[in-house]
Amino acid sequence: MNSFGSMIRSLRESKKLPLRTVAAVLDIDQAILSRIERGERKAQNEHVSRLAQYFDTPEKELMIAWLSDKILYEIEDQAFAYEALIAAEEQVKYQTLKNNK
Amino acid sequence: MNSFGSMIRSLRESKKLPLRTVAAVLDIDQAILSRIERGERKAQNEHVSRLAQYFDTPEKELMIAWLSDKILYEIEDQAFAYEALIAAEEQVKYQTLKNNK
DNA sequence: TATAAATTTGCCAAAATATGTCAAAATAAA
DNA sequence: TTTATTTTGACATATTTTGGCAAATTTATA
Repeated sequence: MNSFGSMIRSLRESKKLPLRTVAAVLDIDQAILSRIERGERKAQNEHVSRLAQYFDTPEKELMIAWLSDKILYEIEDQAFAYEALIAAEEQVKYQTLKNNK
Repeated sequence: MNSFGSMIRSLRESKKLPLRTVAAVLDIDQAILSRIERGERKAQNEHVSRLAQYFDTPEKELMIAWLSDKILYEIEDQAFAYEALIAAEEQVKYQTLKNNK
């Protein structure tokens, strides 16, 4: 249920790389990368772009997955999660409009 | 830009109550309530329902505003905030379907 | 204006989270 | 079954959150 973790895990596995190698790229312990891939830990913002670079994959996709996981983590088990998302969406839409003026 | 804070501030002001009184209801310092109303602090989950009760206003509305603020706080300044919201929305939709089976 | 009431702010302490390390256990691959 | 890889648990450390308090500021009222 965490899209970012699965994404980077399959990227890693498709290149047959051990955790150790990718963890070194991110400069973190492999134990942490293991947990990130399985959704037990959240990656840091900088990790996302570094991984996109390293795996030569569009940063936008990874970033959206990572952000979306963060959002879901905040609202999980909440009765009005969906309504809150819609409300937040409206705000962002409005903000975007305002900024482009 | 924080809907929850403005909502409870106008609820309080419409009853002409000082921070002190409402803060006592929540069992927190009035300084904290002041910051919550101005969006400098996040209220706790239990505060939302207690305020709904106290002001005799629909909990759902307050809860959505509170949750939505939380979400926006997480994704503010992010380039793909909107896309992430859409992605999260899909997840929630899917989850809801699954749970109702 | 002077006083009182209400609100905001800065600073500190405690609690809660997040983040990282290390080594052993478990699992998978050779 | 040996070796490599991954997962897990137990801790330590750093960071963030949360709240209390008192002083400063603002607002309302006599």
